[in-house]
Amino acid sequence: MPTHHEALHAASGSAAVSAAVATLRERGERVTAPRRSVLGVLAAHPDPLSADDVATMLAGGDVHRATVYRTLDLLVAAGVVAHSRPVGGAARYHVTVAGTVHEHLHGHCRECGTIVPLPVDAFDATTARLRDVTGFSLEPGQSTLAGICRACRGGAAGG
Amino acid sequence: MPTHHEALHAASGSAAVSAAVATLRERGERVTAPRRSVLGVLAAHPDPLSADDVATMLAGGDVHRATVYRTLDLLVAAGVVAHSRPVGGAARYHVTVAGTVHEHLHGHCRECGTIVPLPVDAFDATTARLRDVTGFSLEPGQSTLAGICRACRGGAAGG
DNA sequence: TTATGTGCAAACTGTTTGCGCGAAG
DNA sequence: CTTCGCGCAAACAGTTTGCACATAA
Repeated sequence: MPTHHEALHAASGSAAVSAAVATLRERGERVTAPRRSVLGVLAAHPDPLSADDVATMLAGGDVHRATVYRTLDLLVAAGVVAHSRPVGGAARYHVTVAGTVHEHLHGHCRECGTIVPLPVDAFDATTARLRDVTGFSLEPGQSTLAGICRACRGGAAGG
Repeated sequence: MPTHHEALHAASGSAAVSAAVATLRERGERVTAPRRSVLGVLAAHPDPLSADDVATMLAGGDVHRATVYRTLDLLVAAGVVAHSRPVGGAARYHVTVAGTVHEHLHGHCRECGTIVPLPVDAFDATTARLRDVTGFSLEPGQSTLAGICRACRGGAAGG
């Protein structure tokens, strides 16, 4: 549970936040202090955070939990934030603004909960095939990719 | 919300239930009336059911909700039932016993919530590649595969 | 008989909502 | 000035848990 208030402060002016803010304005959404704060927290952390994580990091009287949820929802709708749903817990959010280098997916280990970075292009063929065969347009970035990480598979033969 | 108590009763003796029961015995788990009932309900319905759906169908004084959750958990652990987590709702369960009809995955439409049957083999290449490159063993059956169904895409070009 | 599952009700986590004030545009 | 977001607290859905009793093996 990192508490980089300083790193957060520095990141608040990051390119990712600026880009996200610009997107909000384009959509006619208001740019408020809480929204900037949430964006700042997300931009300052590489790994996906839960709404509670964000709320806790801003717990210094800054932003109320309900507002964090509302804001996160808004940011997802605006397309500047993506969310995934781990099997046993709360939804996790992370910035997805163009310009950020986060072009990877997140595999969730069913056993230890670790998040494994996955290459996006690995799903290209599958997505295309599914769309062709079933008409369903799979969005790996919006999916919860569950499985077992290398460490948890140990040396045992995986399924 | 179907209430096929009769169909359920008939399905309770299905091959899927028998196979599941056998698996439970092999694992040293007790085979109780509630477990048979839950299994029967799942076996009688092709589409994934939520724990609440199951509990409601057995609400005639049969099985308590808490027991449904515990049982569902046990069945998943035993490997005879799989579960998926729709983005905005409760977990859904369905039998996966070998011998049951052809195995398929479930695509969740982000817009209308429809569940689209997806061919399992479409993920084979992706799963193999991911395991090779990242060590992460993807389990499509345990993942929530989000996307947009054909109807919701309309005729428009998807991403 | 003995270990384990069950019903019950309440706790629990994660998330949403109605309200009135305050702030963005 | 007007519209919309915010903090607040309570509601809310889904799921889990401790206990005493019933029951499968």
